[in-house]
Amino acid sequence: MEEQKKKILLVEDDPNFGTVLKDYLMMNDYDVVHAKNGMEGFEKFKKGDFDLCILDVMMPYKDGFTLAKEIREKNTDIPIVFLTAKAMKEDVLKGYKVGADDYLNKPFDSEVLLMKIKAIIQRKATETISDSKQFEFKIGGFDLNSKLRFLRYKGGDPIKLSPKENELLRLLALHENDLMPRELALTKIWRDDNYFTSRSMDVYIAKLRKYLKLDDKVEILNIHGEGFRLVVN
Amino acid sequence: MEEQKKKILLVEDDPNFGTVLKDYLMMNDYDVVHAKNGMEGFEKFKKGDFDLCILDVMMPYKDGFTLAKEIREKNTDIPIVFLTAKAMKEDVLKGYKVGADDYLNKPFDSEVLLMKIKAIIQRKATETISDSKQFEFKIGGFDLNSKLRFLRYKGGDPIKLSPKENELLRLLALHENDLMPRELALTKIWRDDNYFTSRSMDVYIAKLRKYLKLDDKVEILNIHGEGFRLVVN
DNA sequence: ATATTTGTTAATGTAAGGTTAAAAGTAAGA
DNA sequence: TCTTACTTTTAACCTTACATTAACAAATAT
Repeated sequence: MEEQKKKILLVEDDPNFGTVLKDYLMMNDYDVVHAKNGMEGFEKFKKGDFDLCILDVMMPYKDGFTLAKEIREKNTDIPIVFLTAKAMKEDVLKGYKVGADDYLNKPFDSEVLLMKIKAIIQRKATETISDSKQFEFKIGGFDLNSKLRFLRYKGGDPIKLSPKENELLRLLALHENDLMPRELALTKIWRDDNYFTSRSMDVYIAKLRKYLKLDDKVEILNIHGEGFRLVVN
Repeated sequence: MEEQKKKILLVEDDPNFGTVLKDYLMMNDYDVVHAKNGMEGFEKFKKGDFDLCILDVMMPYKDGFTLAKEIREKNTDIPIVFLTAKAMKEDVLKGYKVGADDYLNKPFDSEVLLMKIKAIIQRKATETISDSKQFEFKIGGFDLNSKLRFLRYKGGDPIKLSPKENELLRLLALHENDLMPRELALTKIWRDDNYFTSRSMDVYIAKLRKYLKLDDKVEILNIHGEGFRLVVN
């Protein structure tokens, strides 16, 4: 399974410093989106699904604190780190008041920043484990537990599913009896829609069909050119 | 309902500074225990049930880092803040490696310290509700006492567990029959998620499996790419 | 009919996990 | 201080799991 890079939103108006910092973070295996001001920062924040925000305090139009407040309204949990040139006590206090997780005075050491980022993201990672998406499905005589990745027929021995099998069956189950568009699975699971990923998906459909043979009331139908349909009679 | 004061362990060898800081914190509604050196700090830590530790780095006999490591062996969750006179980068990095939550260079502003304490304790308050106080488990025919670090099968001779064995088994037990994500163990126990810590974890899984062989109803299953599952049949 | 899409099986390459042993690091006793 | 016992990390090697690609057959659309 592919390692998922952590996503960082960096809002910094100084183009030189911002670019350098972005490159440095990307070199260290983070996925970085760089916004040049508070306004743009908020727009990008709404679109992306970030693990951490790094905000410059002093920016034209919308300063870091204001932006932080807006971000907090949308998301109470996401860690925020402020960058600031001046080491003003009032600023530090203000930062903590809007829920900062940390604070760095420029110029700061890049290794220290890296450590802080790591510490903060790890902290959050341990909290946010039990996010309750939908993990359990009944499909005819089958039970699908997509957190533990197994499929069981009528209380028999569980069939272990590979990550792709699991995700694909889960998507089909979410659309039970309805069309599950090819494109949806490809973009959600394979993150790319091309000839090869499409062939790959067909291979997985074949595998799922083999498993589902146990119950002849359950089948995966193809809708030519559209996608697949998990039907339960 | 009566509001419970948060308990802080302050380890600081400078008697003047230590006393002033202690008084300041107590004035701000914290319950503070002041230890004058690392040794005393560890003794007091074992006795009290603290919400936060503030450790001076430079102390005679036992420095703050060593003390932090000892504290971490007893408790992986408790927040630690370091105080230091010198703003050495190496020290900061070392601090984060032993799992510091924050870092303050003397002289620091007392209001800033207060804010940080507040932020850190609040952070922990949200995560540490259910699992941190659980130290005794029944796992099939086994009893795990993870405070005393031993595992006993059907009242037989206790098997002594090393700190890592113990923490890992405890995490698995907390998630009994459910997924215990690799990432969780690595970040909580090893404080880093990389190739080597991951391999190290596998070694410990092997050790635990050897212990658990005594009861063939208990086993640790792998979920490829996700983590492990302690199952009791 | 013939191009396109889908079905299925097999082959291949890579990543993850299992196991054991050696090396390195620590703690405590002699 | 040296020794010994013990914990943890690093390394090596092996096995298993998975995803992709290829190849070819079958179905479907134009």
